[in-house]
Amino acid sequence: MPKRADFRIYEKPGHLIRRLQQISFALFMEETRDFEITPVQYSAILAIDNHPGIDQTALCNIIAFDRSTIGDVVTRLERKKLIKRIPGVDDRRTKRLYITSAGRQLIRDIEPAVQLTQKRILEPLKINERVSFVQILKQLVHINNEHSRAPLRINERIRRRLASKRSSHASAVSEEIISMGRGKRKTKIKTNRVL
Amino acid sequence: MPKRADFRIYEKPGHLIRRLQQISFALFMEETRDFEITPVQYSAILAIDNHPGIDQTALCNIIAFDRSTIGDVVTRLERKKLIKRIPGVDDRRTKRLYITSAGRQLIRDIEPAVQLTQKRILEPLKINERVSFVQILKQLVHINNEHSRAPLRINERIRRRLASKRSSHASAVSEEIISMGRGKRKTKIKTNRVL
DNA sequence: AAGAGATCATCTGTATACTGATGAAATTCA
DNA sequence: TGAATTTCATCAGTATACAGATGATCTCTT
Repeated sequence: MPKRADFRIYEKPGHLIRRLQQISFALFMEETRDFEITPVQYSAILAIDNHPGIDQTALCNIIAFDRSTIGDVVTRLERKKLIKRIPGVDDRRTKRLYITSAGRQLIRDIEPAVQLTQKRILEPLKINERVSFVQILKQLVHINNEHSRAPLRINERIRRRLASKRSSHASAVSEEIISMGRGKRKTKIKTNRVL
Repeated sequence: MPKRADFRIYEKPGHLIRRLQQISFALFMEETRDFEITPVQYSAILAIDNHPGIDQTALCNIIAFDRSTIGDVVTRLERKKLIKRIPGVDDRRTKRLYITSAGRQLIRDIEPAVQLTQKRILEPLKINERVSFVQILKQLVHINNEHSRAPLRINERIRRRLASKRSSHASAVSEEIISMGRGKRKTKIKTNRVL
């Protein structure tokens, strides 16, 4: 059996967080098996539904993805006909993302399974523990935000060219479109270090 | 800026856990930069140090790794001369893992950085919150254990052949050697489902 | 002892991530 | 306006993960 020394690992937040992520992923995949979609793909399509015409980088900023990974993710969603990718007209570097009706259908159909997944993750806890655990998670993620390569960025820098120029997709593009830079990040990662 | 609908994602434990894992990984990599090692590699080498002569599957069971990934991990550790991999004599299917003196040195040297990493992860929390957060993590991971593909297995089934047969590495092989099957798992994953 | 079944390491294929780099295009600034 | 800088999507390389399969080997049952 494992030595007592092993238990030192079992107490480390880093190790526990890695395992919880594995469990959370497995539960999601199990509950949503019929839909053949991953947690990351699900987050992405939800955000695309909320922000029609969003570009890939802005999408990354909203759901805290890595820019060099998102390309593959949206390619898979596109292959499954859940989204469309259309080259930007006003900014020809971008690809704008739109949900399809199949995508909307999936979001509707998968909802109960997603709810159940979230419930199952927290199931071992007492009711009041569930609430405070999620609160603490939010706090940790919020304050440590800048520490990952793919921090959440909601610095609402609404694209100005949309306010002035006319987009050929204007009718389809809601006012929700956002585009945010990667922020200043002059100081690299060391920023929030206080201890 | 993100729509209100986005906040629904930001509240979901699954999403928060994924982000916390990214943050935790980034902090580890930052603090231990000089050692060129990943969290997973670190866990592995620690366990190998605690269990000289352990085989790869048993190692997976101790640190909750996936069996089809561990091969690459130990290959990397071996390439860095931190461990040795020796074909099992009593069981010729296995590869037994031993730490090297360079590996032991690394474990000693890296310790302060690892401690600091764990501290930094929890830094945003108040002292009492840190304790209860880790407690809750342990509880979640423990009870949901079977739900991931790589559950922790500490079913101490000490290899019997070691008790009877003589291993040519007997002197190097401590009594700590463990080997555990993947358990019954007749019922697949659905087991602990209660809700 | 022999056949059935289990286990070990590994493999193929897929999916996330992170590092660091690049070309094309847009923005900023002198 | 034109040059410097930034940003977008992407790429190459590396590292975890998971699903499902395989060959070699071991154990169990009879």
